Amino acid sequence: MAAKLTDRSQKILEAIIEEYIATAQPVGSKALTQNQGIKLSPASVRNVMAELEELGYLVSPHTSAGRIPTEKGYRFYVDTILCVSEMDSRQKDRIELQYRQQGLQMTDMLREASRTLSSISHYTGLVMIPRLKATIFRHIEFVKLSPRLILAVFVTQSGLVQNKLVEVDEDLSPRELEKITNYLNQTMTGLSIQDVRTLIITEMAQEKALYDQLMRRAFTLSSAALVDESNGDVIIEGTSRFLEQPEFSDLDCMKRIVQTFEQKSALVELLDRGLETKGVQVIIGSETEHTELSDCSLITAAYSGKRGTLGTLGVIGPNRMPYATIIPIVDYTASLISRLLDTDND
Amino acid sequence: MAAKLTDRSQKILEAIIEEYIATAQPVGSKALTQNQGIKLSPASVRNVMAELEELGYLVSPHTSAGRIPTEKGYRFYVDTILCVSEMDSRQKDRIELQYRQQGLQMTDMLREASRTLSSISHYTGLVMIPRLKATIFRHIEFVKLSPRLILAVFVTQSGLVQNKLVEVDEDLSPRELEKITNYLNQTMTGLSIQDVRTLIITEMAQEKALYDQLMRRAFTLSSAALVDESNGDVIIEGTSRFLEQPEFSDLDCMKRIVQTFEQKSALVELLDRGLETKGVQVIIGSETEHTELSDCSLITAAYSGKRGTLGTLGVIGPNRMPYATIIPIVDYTASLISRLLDTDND
DNA sequence: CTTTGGCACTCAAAGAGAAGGAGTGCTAAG
DNA sequence: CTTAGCACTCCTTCTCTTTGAGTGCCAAAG
Repeated sequence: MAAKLTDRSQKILEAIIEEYIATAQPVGSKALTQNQGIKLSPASVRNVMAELEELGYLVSPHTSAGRIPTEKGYRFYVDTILCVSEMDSRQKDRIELQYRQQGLQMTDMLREASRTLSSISHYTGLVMIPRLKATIFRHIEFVKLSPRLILAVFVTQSGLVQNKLVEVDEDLSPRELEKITNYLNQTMTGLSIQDVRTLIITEMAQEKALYDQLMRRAFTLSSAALVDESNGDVIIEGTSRFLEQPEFSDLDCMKRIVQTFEQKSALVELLDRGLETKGVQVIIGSETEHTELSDCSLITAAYSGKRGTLGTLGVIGPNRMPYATIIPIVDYTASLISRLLDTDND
Repeated sequence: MAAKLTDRSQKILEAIIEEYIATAQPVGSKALTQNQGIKLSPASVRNVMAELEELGYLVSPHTSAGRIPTEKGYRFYVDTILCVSEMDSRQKDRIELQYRQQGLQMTDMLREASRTLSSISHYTGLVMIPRLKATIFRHIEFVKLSPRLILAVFVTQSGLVQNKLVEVDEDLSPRELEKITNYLNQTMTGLSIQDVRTLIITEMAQEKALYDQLMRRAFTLSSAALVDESNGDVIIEGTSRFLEQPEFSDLDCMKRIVQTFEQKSALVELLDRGLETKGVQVIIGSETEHTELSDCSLITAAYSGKRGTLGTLGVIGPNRMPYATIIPIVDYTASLISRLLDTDND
């Protein structure tokens, strides 16, 4: 799979892919020599194209059509040909402007991010809500709603607020609740939820917990409050953008994609992949490993809060996407969100 | 606009509409005499059909096609012909089952309702989140996140939890915050948010408030916490159902509809209409007063909590919808949700 | 050895009839 | 009032042809 393409072959491959991205039409040898800066005759170009097809970077839908890129073609283009330009500052400002008027609630900001990604890229925007366990504990509060029902409100360092109703067996007095609250906040502030969970388990196992009723209750309550039910949620904005793409004019194929979006699980999985990676990640076609999404590509990047990665965001569209313009958009949005999550809520 | 149709005309109109709902094909005179229980010759049926077309209940796409119902036809069908059957208890059980395993969080329940509406009706489910001002105050709690930043957590009688970050000018001590919390909870529990708002305004105007600093702070905080930003939110599930409908096979028309869904504002407005009405409401085609939705119909019903109407839910689909089966589904779901909201969270 | 013009070939897309058929309106007879 | 008969309309479907973009290959030029 080595990149043993001559300089000329790369130039031509690049030109074909960019032409195809722009027009969605198979690219012929003649069109290439006219439009792009290629100073060869159609016949020479044809030779190279035949060679590129041999190598699996191009296919032709039928003999008398031009060539279109294969997934391998896109992959090669993204990996070795494409050089991502910096975004000009006007566009940066335009993105940044979207968030200025916003309030502070994190979820609203992430929704706005998804919407902005979609409207600027003209594709569908995706933002993964942070997993609870990846976040840092900041504060917990219990509100007694009725004798047996307690509302636990839990705030993460990055400003995510999570509510959970907890049913309890025993009627806790306000005084007890307050003690529990104080105790938990002292013990846990600054730990990651992951750490908090392990802490609860180890403490509960200790003998002390058996005798100190208050402590036992505190841990029971908090462990109930910190259960992560969300299991990954994704904010999807701009599904209708898919309807604009000529490659999805087939209603059946379109329907399968929209259904996959509605279930979200596939998208969660794909966005999860970007959690470990630094920088922008591109997933092309069958690399998604979901047959319904085998004609879709994702461009994702991770965003982070005060400590470590919180989640990923990105754009999904057809394989034929203008990677050169979208990659910087996703990249910049991720860093912008990270910055905003860092400075807010101190 | 009086219903001056003969019995026979009604029967035939009914048969045509039901046939068209089932097949999505223009209905001809011959098909009618064969399939449905109509004991007339095609020629007689034709006479009646011509008459119904004259009156505006039917149109024919072209001379050699059958007839399809107009909006007026559907309206007449829904208003005077259709008699809604009770749902059989098996189907009721099936719906009810969806909610049994659920937890208590209201928003989750409403999302489940939307999903269930969609999956049972095979169209798109809509549920409007209750407007804050329509709900009853139950409890408020303030959590100090940093010197100037306070998280207000506010719970309604029906179990809706709302968080809001409030920036304050002065550093409040935990003691002060507690006092404020206690004072507000004593004063406001049981009032509607509407009432709370007027209460705040009148109290703030009184002289007493000018001197009692604590009180002034309490009202400032709570009024900031109770601002209703949501401005109506709708849970939409099953957008992909639209892609199954033959009438929306035109991609352009489809795109406009999905875009309208994404903006939500039109749907909010349509669902709002059902707030005042008792029972199931049907909005057909251009009655939506949105050109993008002029080929869509809605079936909506209001649901209520402990005191009065909270919101509406329903189903949206093409004009050609099986009203007879969907109306009971929407009706039953609304009453079920109302029941669940009544019994939960006491 | 590479590049290029020429040329025959392929094949999807678009257009033009032509045939088929479902459904209608009208008329006249039951 | 109902119904059979009939001419008429016009959409749909099919086939056939034409068109043209694009290819592959070959031989000549650089």
